[in-house]
Formats: sequence, structure tokens, C-alpha cells
Amino acid sequence: MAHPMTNEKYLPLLAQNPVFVDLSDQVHAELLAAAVRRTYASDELIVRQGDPAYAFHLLVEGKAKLLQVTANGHQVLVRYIVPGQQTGVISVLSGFTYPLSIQPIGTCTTLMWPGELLAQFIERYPRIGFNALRIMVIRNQQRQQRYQELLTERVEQRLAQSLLRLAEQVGRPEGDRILLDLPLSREDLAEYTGTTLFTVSRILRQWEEQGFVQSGRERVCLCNLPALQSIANPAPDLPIS
Amino acid sequence: MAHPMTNEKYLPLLAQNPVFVDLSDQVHAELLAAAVRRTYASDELIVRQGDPAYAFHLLVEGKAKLLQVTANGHQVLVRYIVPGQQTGVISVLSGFTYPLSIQPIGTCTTLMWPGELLAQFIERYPRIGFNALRIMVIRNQQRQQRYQELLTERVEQRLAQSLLRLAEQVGRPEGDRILLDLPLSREDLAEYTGTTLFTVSRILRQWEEQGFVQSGRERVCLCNLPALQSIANPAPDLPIS
DNA sequence: CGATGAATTGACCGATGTCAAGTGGCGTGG
DNA sequence: CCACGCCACTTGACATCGGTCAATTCATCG
Repeated sequence: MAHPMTNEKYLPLLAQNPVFVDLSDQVHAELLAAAVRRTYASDELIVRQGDPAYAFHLLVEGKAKLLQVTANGHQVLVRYIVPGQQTGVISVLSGFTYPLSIQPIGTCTTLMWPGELLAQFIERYPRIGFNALRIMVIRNQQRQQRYQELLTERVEQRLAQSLLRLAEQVGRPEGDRILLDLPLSREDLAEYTGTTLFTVSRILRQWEEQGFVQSGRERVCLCNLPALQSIANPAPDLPIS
Repeated sequence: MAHPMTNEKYLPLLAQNPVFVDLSDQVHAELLAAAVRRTYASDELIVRQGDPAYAFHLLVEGKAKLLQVTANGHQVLVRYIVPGQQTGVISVLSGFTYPLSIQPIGTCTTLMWPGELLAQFIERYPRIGFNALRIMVIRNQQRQQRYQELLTERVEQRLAQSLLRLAEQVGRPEGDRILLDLPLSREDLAEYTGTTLFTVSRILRQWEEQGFVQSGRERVCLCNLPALQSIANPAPDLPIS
């Protein structure tokens, strides 16, 4: 299955990835040729928090979790990645360590470039550097947004936002509902939203009674998108007119 | 006072700024020559949240606040900048708007480069691009850290961290104490720490009784750094031994 | 059919936000 | 130079969201 020449089939994923957009086919081919493919079992980390940031990864098969453990032992689920998404831009810089661990969900496969090599590509094709910068800027804005949400919004609202974000990434339409297509425990959702599994459980239960979601063991299915959207982005308070 | 040739005196600030480090003197001079100096009164914004991200600024005189207003009307004090620090890396990319406003504290002066111009410098000197990327990576990690702090730490702890961070940036030694050298109201501290002015007031009062700080109207002075540090980074819980 | 781990549910409570009232210091204008 | 008013700050009373913990229940898999 993992024939050395079959990387070809990942060319479209590579070409559409935000780090590599707006480059010629020729450069895309060159990048693909330089990539190392590797498959990970669900019990081996793709990268380990604290290790020197060695490589950039483009996920091409499977899904993975980005997890960060804080000094005081709390675990944060930073985000999920799905095929076509990348991680490890940091590796093009020297002297950094990975700020988080990447854990496969099931088996998964990545294309990998050592950061040093990617840095050489950037010198030859500045576009890649700008693309990387753009990604970091966007990620920065997203992080700042999350910070503000944590600061100013209730758990309910943030949980709705989490579910909708996940729907964008891993939602699979099932009739008029949307199944979140990955094993998703209450605890995962809690770490992703910034709360506890108990609170997630209570809120999901309540939404289930209202018909907004259906949920089971490590499974969530969205039934009423508009309702969830209005919880996630409530109408602002009445103006003072 | 603002003689056109006097930009020379800002050369050291420019050369030490993280965006421009590791470049030759010649490039530094070239950059300085391309810069536009401008002075702002305390009632005009240096940049306005939501405007197209036009320019990169290097602050050379005075101090400024980076403020962000959320959709639901809350205000967040993202950080302060002091001479030598920069803002607006985002402007080298096209299509972005400023995610926050920059407000002078008193009069201040910046060197300004249109983002498009800086982008041309990056194409000629890739080092600048890597430097910019490094800055964004570091900022990203700081943001993620703040998120985690908000999630897992008490207000007391976060407030101590805020004060210590400010001491690094604007601390002026006064005998054995450190004065935070800018007008700093309880509300500023609250917006910076992620709490309310009431809670800040109570905590500062309590610290004042213990002799850790002295504070007055828009003024805070740190008297016992070790005490504050141990509040900011408490010893971890006893191991289960 | 039993074991394992996920999920539910209830009781409790504590940190911190909200609001209202009052105090005090600084600057301005008379 | 004094008085007034503004604004930062203080302080108290109170409410509440959501975290903690313990006890169950449930579902899935071997």
C-alpha cells in the first residue's frame, strides 16, 4: 500500500495547503519529491511536546489531536487536524521546541519535511515564507479570539462554538443532521472548550432534550444548526434606543 | 526638534529590534532611510482596529497601549509597547485589517514603513522574513500561554504575573522598589489581566497591607519582588511521594 | 456475562463578577 | 487661593456560574 511512488496522489492536498498555495506545479512537484512519508500508529506521537522542533508535517491520512500540557498539569486540546492541514511551521526556525504534542486518532499518515530543508525552500521561493507568515497571523488572531471568548462568554456559548467549529472540520452530513466524525468524549470537548466534562455533560443533555443534538458514547451529532448558531452568536443586547 | 536628518539617532533601536536583527549595517541604514517618522498626540490613534493593515511601526519615543474591542463590547488591553518595540507585522500581508487599536500614552513617535515596502525588503533580505516569522511564533506561544493561565489560574496569580511582566517592560528602580512607569489605573490592570477593576482593587489593597506593593491613583510600585514572584509561580502541589 | 471506562446526576461551595454607595485626591476655574 | 466637581478608587452586600467530588448507571467489547 505504501509504495514509494504513490506520494503522487497527495499532490492535490499539498498544492492546496495554505503553506504551499500560489506556487507553480513545478515547485509543488519539487516539494513532494523532497517529502518523507510516514505512517503513525494510534499509540505513537507524531511530535512530542518539549522536543526540538525538527520537522514540518502535512497530514494526508487520518486525523490527529494537538494537545498541550501546562506547567500545573492541566491538559488543553488546542485543535484537531484533518487531511490537508499542516503543523510545525515553527520548525523552519532554529532553537525552538514543540509547544505541544500531536497524537494520532487511529492510524494516520503525514508528509514530513525537516524544518531546515523547508527553510531552504523559503529562501528560494519567498512566497512560501509569506504563506507561513500569513498562517501564523491568522492563527494568532484565532488564539486572541479564543482568549476573549474565554474571558467574556459563558460555557454554553463556547461549547456551541466548539461544536460548530468541529462541524466545519469533521462534520459529515447524515440526512439533515451533521455527524462529528471522530471519537469525541465529553472530556475531549471539555478540554477543547475550556471547561469540565461534567459541565459538558449537563449542557449536552439539556440540548438533547431540546432536540439540538444527539449524543452518545464518544459521539456527537448536530440536529439543529440554526439553534446552535444562535447560542454561539446570540443577538447583541437591545441597544439603548 | 523633528529635523529630517535626526532619524539617525534611532538607528540603534532599529538595529536591535527583533524584526531587523542579524542584518548588516548597510541594510539597517537603507531601512532607516526608507522610514517615515511621525509623532502622535495622546488623543490620536496610531492605528485603528478594523482599518486596512497599512503599515508597520517601530515605536521610538513614548509608550502606547494595544487595545482590542470585542464583538460584545468588552475591551481587552492586549499589551503595552515601549521604545524599540514594533507592531504591525501583519501589514506585510495583503488583505488584512488591524485586529486592534494602538493608543499613545502621552505623545509618542514612531518610524513607519508601508507594509508593501517592507514586503519588498523581505524579498531582498529573507532574514527579515524569518525574523518576522519568529516574532509571530513567539507571540503565538505567549497568547496560548495566556489562554491557559486564564483557564487554570486564579485572578491573584494572574495579576501578579501582569505586574511582573509590566515591571520587565516599564519598571524603573526607585531605591529597592520598582515603579511601574506609566499611568496605570485599576481598570487598565483589570483589562490587562482579565478581571474587573473591583477585584484588582481588593487584591492590591491586600498586597499593600502585606507590604508587597504600594499603589495610588494610576500608579503602582512593587516593593517585594520575591513575594510577588512566588504568587505568580507558586510551588507545585506536593508530589504524591 | 462481566469488566472497563464513559457518562450522568446530585450536593455542595467558593471565587469572582455585579451593583450601589461612599471616599478622597487632583485639577480647574472663579 | 479656595471651592467645586470629576474621576479614580474603595468597600460592602449579594448573586451565580460553574468547578469539585462522590455515587451511580450505562454501554460496549471481549
